[in-house]
Amino acid sequence: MRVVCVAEKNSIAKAVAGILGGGRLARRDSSSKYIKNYDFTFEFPFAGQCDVTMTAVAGHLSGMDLDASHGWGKCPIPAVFNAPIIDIRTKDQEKIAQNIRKECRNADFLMIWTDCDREGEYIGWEVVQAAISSNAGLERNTYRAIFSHLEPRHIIHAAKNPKQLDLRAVDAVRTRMEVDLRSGVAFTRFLTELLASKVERASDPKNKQRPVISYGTCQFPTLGFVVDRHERIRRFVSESFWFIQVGVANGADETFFQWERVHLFDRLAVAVIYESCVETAGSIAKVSDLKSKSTTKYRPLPLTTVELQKNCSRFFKMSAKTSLEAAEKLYQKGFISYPRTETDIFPSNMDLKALVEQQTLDPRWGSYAQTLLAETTSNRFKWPRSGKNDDKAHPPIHPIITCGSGLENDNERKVYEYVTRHFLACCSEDAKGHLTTMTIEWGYEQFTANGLVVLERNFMDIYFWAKWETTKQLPALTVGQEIQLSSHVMKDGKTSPPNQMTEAELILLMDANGIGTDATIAEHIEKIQQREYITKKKINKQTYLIPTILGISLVHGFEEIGLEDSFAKPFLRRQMEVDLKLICEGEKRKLQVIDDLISRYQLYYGVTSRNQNKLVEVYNHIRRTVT
DNA sequence: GCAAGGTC
Repeated sequence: MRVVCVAEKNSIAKAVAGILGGGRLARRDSSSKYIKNYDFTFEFPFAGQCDVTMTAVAGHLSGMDLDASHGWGKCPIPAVFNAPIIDIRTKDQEKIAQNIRKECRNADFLMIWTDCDREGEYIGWEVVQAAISSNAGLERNTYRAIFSHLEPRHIIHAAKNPKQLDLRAVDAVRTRMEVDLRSGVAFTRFLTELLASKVERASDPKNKQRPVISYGTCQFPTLGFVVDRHERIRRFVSESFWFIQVGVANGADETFFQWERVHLFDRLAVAVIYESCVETAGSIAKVSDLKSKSTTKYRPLPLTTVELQKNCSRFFKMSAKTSLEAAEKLYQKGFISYPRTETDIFPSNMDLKALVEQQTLDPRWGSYAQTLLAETTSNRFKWPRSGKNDDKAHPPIHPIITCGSGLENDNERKVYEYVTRHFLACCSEDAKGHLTTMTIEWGYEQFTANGLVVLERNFMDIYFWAKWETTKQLPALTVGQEIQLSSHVMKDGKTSPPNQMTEAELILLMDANGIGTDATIAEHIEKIQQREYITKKKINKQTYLIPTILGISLVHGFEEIGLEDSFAKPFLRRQMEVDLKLICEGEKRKLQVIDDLISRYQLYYGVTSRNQNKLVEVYNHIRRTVT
């Protein structure tokens, strides 16, 4: 019997073949340069001892488009909402499909080994379609391996206990694809026809070439976040506040105590309170409470893609796209694990100590890794904390092998260093400290001061971006003791506007609102820059994302015609995610959801086209008022 | 010339 196994990418095919083949496998080239075929033998429960070929695809095996008669300019735009849809392949995808057809021609069974997530299920279905086009019998002889990591016993168990593809997940992905395509194409054509000839290129006003003004279910909410922040800053009105601050002599120094009420926006009220304190207590206060407790600063959670992008942006000022590209290169060279993951829990049977061992020779952190393993100090190897996310496809990002000083590319070196330090920090002890809080009463008001002593730095020795430092010591006083204040004043201040949006914040917002995925968040940010909806601006070493006139106008334009919530906010995309989950759970049907969402977009299209003058007016207005 | 999602 002959079995063909297909993974989502070559690296998984190679690893799984290595495990199932027990080291005895032959490697053949395929018609695609990305894909190898691995031959070995394995005993499957459904077919006994078999000749096996393990191969892979490289992500999706096809894409979607409208049929040729509905190209740009060939049909009225609203026809896009119900035009026939065709599956298309790029040249690379065609080569990969060709390999699948060829390998499956004389196969008795097909086993799908794509990632166990929603897109993986769909890719598995695409593989089945390609396979049955050359061997129809496989339709009834297809299995699906369920696995979530590459530990050998787990993989063998998956091979011995095959299941079936989850067709509901396939339906859910098909739904997303169709809704994204129809809404994206329709509104992109509409906005481009309406505005492209009227907008001035932010980057180059002399450039008269018509830009594309695109709409996408992820692009617009992403833009919405940036514009929203910009508007909050623009509309911000500073408010004055007043507060009371008291000080106590502490050796040659003075310790200031924070008012329990922090601050109030009523000057007279603060003045009255202040005067009453002076009247009742003069400059004498009393220690009313003294609390002392051990405290911990937690080591980081296992590393996900979103966290990697956020922190590379913070620590190295690297864009999300750049850090993901560098991580991708490091992965291809075998230095780090797969870089696109949502998982922040290490599988319990992974040999993490062996990975720490790998790092003991590195001049930068080798001695730290040795200390962890030696277990002679309090900072010994400790199994990482577990987060709450598991994508069932990939483990958290971690270093695989040490790269010494062998990385010439600056970004790759930084990302490798970050991944490794983060990993070692995950396997370390939390930092330990001691926190003392002193409360003093002056008049009828309470004031507090904190004193922190960091006792053990532990993971912070390797993860030096974490800030947690010993503060000045509190004055030596006991509860009930009366003290002479060294100062008491009423002060004022002003509330300050929020900062402009950083890329790290935008990534956080997108992730929290389900806009894009670990693999695509960076692309969406990149896309709205390329469309000139936002631009990067450097202010004092920090890079901020600022919306352009066009970006602001698009958001306000849809606001003006009452469609803000559907277009520039994350709600609609999130609603679709909810519906996709319901499809996966069998609670809703694909056709019903598509119909529902497409009807809504048709409705919005009607509103938008009836109010198109308003979109233009908003653009012209904002352009006049800003420049 | 249009989307978002995989992966290289």
